[in-house]
Amino acid sequence: MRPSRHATLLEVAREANASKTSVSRYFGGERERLSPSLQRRIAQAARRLDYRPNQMARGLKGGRSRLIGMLVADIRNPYSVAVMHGVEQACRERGYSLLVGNTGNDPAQERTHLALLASYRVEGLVINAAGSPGRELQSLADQGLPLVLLDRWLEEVEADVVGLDNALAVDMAIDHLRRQGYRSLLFLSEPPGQASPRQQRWQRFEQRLAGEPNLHGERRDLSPGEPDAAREILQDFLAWAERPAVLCANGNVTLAATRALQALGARLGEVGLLGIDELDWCELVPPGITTLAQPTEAIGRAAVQQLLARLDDGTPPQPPRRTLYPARLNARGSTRLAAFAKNHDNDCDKEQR
Amino acid sequence: MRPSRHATLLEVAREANASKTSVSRYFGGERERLSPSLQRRIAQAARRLDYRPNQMARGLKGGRSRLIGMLVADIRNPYSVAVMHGVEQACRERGYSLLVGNTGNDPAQERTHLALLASYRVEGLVINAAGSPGRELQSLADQGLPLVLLDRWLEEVEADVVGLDNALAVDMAIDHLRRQGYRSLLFLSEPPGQASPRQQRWQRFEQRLAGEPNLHGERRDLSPGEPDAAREILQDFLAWAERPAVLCANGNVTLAATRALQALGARLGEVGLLGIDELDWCELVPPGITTLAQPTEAIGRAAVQQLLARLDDGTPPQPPRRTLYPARLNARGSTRLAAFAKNHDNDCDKEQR
DNA sequence: GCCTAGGATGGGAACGTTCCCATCCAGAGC
DNA sequence: GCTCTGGATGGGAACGTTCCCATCCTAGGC
Repeated sequence: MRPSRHATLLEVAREANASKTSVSRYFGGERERLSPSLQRRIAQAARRLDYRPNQMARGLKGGRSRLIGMLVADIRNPYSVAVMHGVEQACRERGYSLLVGNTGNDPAQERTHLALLASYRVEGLVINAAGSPGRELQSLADQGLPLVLLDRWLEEVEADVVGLDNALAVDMAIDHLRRQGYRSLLFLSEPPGQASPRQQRWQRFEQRLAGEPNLHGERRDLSPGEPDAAREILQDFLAWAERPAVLCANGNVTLAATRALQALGARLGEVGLLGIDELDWCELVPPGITTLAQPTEAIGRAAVQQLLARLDDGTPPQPPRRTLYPARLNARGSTRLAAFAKNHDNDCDKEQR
Repeated sequence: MRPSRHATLLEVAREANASKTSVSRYFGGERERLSPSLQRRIAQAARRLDYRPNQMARGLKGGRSRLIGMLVADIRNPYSVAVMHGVEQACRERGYSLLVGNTGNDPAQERTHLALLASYRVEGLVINAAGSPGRELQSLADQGLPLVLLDRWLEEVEADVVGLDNALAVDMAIDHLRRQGYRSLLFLSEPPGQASPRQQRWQRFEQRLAGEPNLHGERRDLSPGEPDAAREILQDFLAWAERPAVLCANGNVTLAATRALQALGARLGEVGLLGIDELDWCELVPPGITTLAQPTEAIGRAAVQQLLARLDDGTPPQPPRRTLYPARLNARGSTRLAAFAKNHDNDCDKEQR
């Protein structure tokens, strides 16, 4: 019996000697309108038949699918997962379920998934997009579907944005590094492409350095295809830099940079290392890697809240809002230049491995 | 205009001067049955109206929701995410979407989510459960819903299981550690509770050690509530153990153990450390942490495949199947006792095969 | 020419809900 | 006694599809 037989509203009604309207009311949250005896009969009948309301049918009639869609650029990215966790929780609390699509940073799949999510009539969409499916998004937005862009934003789409205050984060990073005594800063990033946070972080970095005469700054991109790129870049950098520190634009870069610095035998702290995005292992790699943590949970929740606010809103559509959160600095050994202050002259040789 | 206006099949039909049946055929994959001119008219009309078929309505009539549900015990666990990635991919390839529920290891939420997923008439369920919602699951299974249990299995539920070959994994771990010269083994685990893999791993450990007279073995549990537990346990262990190695039952434990060993100032390798589950940072913490990696991607895909196989199957229900994958050993510095050989000059070479 | 086969097309009844409107009834107000 | 009010209940029309059956038409066989 493959076609899983489910009891229907009507069957429950018959079993309970009631009308389908009453049963519908019972399960639709209007229980109190029913007399106690009717309620009891329905409850019993429903239990006997193991009845569960069919959300598909509900969604069809009422137009409320109770579904929130989420598009994730890379589901294996801890940042995305952390935010997703917040989104999922917020959804559940509000009685929504989460339909996720992972796009693997592929614009084509982004489009496919978008269409798919739309076809389930999700009531709102949380988007962490890689490419720029701007046309598709705008079309959805025009149809009245609330959208929230996570982290990355697209100029051409009118939608709310929730994410990190990137300018502030970069400020915090630079201030911290300067205060610790570093003077040459390497901003290491993945190619900015369309991703607005990368651009913003880099822009702010450039801007800030222009105003800091006693700081040296440079930026280099890490192409995903070349595993050795990081090592070469860092080797170059360390060759000329004085009191050098590396600022990693995101978690992936932090990973690559850490690997590369280890391969080069550099000592963390002597070479500063500060990563944007907190990761499990950052406090594990001795002497601990300094990070700027994003409040991922809050970001996820905020996204859903934003969505539902628009959903409830009867008033004419508000202009798009940007909700930016500050990062939190986790200062660790990798930016403690002071530990190496005096013995800067001779190469210590108590190497490891 | 909050009630997002979507074009319907009927409107497209009118616009294209066709019948709804034809439009339905066009989008339902029976395009070739239509004359070229009709096809063209429908295509144009659909584009003009920006029409997208409503999956809810489809699901209602045909009974095919094209939805797969997944229950995740802890979405922040890298293992779960990795598997989920495989599941998501496989789903997409087969034209399904993924509805996820994160239960946060809470049995109550497990039940809630299960009901929720069922109410969307998912066509199959991939379950990575924390508690034992056995009754609920069996009831779903009885209704003909294909289930696949991931990793953890419940004796009382008749369902397919996909996961790691835990016995083999423990064998590999023990063999590796013995061959590297370790003699005292600490099996560090979270409390097994209902989770079958923890039980299995532990059982196999016990069983194997009974047959290895020259290996010492012990097991200790890490209660989640006590952050210092790991340090104390390891301190005790190191106090008496000779050529000690720690076998961590999962990623969480590996993290805790690594932290604790660092806090104790132990040198990895001299104290062996082998973790089940591969994590990003395992090769980063010097000198690299040896792990047994699970083929998470394959596990996820296998789960979906199993599901769909049952879905297509017209034949009478097959008995539950178990699909177990072998782990892959990533040998790294944390189990290279030889690097510290001088400390044990006289009896280090008693390696037996 | 007539009959028929079979491809293209369309009409209408589900599918399981919700929700607008009845309908029914008891008691209050006159 | 009669209307009126309002709470409890039920009937039936949607919602946007799919799918079973018609119906229409063209061309081939006789």
